[in-house]
Amino acid sequence: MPVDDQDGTTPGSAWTSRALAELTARGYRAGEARTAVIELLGAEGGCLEADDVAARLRLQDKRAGTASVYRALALLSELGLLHKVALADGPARFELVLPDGEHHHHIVCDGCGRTVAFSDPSLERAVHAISDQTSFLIEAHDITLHGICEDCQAG
Amino acid sequence: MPVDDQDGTTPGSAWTSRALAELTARGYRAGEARTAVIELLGAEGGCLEADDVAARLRLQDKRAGTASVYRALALLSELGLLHKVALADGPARFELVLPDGEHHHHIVCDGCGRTVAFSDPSLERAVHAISDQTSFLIEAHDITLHGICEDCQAG
DNA sequence: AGAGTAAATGAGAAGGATTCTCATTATCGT
DNA sequence: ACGATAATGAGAATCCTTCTCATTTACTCT
Repeated sequence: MPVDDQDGTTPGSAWTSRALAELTARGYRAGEARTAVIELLGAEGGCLEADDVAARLRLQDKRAGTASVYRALALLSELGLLHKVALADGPARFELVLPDGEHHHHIVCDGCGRTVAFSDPSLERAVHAISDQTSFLIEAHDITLHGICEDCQAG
Repeated sequence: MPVDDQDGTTPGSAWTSRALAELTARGYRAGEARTAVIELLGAEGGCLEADDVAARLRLQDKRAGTASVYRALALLSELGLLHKVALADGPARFELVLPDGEHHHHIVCDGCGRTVAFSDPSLERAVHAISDQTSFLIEAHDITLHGICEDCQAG
């Protein structure tokens, strides 16, 4: 089991606790499907499609209807606990939103569809500078780079 | 009729000519539906959904089957004449790719769904800096900011 | 100009992802 | 424990997009 900090918890398990607490605080109930989704996401660390979530829960014999999975993901996104990432093709994926604000973006290979994450402070600074210039109240940003990965360049 | 430069053409009509020429040069035929899509996009200046394109062609009595519209849009994107923009919700939209490389990104209001365009040189610089650091051959990037527009902040 | 060939088209079916409906079940405050 | 009501899940429905395939069309070569 991966250990990432001093008290033996992973960022994911911390996220799970925080998400459950947040829902309770807001008056939502800890239903079986919703709780299962939250625990799974914390354990997996995010970057899952709705279908992945449903499939993995089925493997654990935690039946959770498709609708409930989608509902849970939508609610968590709405509350700012998840970030929905919609790439040009295929289903949306969901990333954990961590309290330290750490987040990343994606580079997608248009050849094979492989996705890798990256983060870049100067890119973040540029985005924040724009936030200050617009009349919109900017709350989030999606950045996806498209290109050809090393393997596809070779082949 | 809007006039944007010295010879009385719009960027859109220039795009139309370029697109038609490019297709011919690559051995594609100027079929009726494809040509109609290209002319419409040039006239409208982009930022259309597949369905918008189909609907507007219908208004002009230029029948073009749904499949042909999608095929035309996909081909133009593949050839680098259009840029497909997939936002988190709803259908993809298509922007003209202009030869001077000018392009913009979008801010979406999560309240009302309204979208506005912006462009920012320092953001572009940051993206290009990343391109130099990765093993991917970066060919494009999508950037979407999410926030609340002035109207929705007030209401 | 006319014929031949392969590309382009369009109607409709199919597909995939997501949302909706609504009867049933489970949660939480009292 | 009880009751109000939120959450659930099966399946239908919806939306966007792609596929299939018979027909039409555009371009090339005489």
